[in-house]
Amino acid sequence: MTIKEVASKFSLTNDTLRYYEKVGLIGPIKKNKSGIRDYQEEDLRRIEFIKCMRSAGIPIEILKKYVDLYDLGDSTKNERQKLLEEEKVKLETRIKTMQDTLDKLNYKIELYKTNKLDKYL
Amino acid sequence: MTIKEVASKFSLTNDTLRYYEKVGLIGPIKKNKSGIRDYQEEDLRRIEFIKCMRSAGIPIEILKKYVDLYDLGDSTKNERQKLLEEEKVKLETRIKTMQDTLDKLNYKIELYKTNKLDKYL
DNA sequence: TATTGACATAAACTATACTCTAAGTAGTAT
DNA sequence: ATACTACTTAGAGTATAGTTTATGTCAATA
Repeated sequence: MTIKEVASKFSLTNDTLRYYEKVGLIGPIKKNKSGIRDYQEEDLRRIEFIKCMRSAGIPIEILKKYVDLYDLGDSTKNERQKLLEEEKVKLETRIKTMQDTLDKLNYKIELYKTNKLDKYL
Repeated sequence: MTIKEVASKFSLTNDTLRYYEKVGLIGPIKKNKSGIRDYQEEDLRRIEFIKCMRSAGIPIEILKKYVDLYDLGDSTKNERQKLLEEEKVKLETRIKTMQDTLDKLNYKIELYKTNKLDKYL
């Protein structure tokens, strides 16, 4: 699978895919004799995971740590699990924060709708 | 109220407060004869709002647009309401994305817990 | 053969949101 | 009077995550 096809499949850009490879999140991707990338099934699974995690704002640095542990093999399973559990907690916290903001936003919108605004921003 | 007190009250830094003022999100803050900032009630309300929205990731540029509209007076009420409603939708979308990621994270953690991982990242 | 288009690389650039530094002043403590 | 601390400013620097640019190669088409 070419970089273009992969980029299209995951709604990423070619640049982002090469960037992810450069920082070691994926790959190194297999290349043909002309030096053109040929993404394998395994690569696609990684990219899907990375994309999902990134879309929730999990930093590249953390994901890098995770894939590095993965590549070290079975002995790192506990450490990987711990990492995921930590990110889970952080993510829950962020979701709660955003939900609170959403609630305030809804309240404010209600005030606008009912014309009850006075001297508040 | 001094910048230090305000920063402490909202868990921001002095630098961030001055930065928000520089980009026009708040202020201009009243200053005493020595040029020291003295935050007023109205300023605090704005800062609380800004802090809340920022904590949910709403960009400064959008917030700036909102406070600018606010400062233009009542004639901008509809526009402000529309802006808030748009941000509400974006925020809901982001929360959903993050919730999906959280679900996947939980699923993955389950796999770790039950030792059912095989060749997946 | 000449050109075109997609790919490649390294490195510079951008966007967003701060954060820090340098240099200076005002008010207080010794 | 001197030192110390907290504040001030303008402007430079940092962090994160890409994105763009310059330059080059290769395969296929005109």
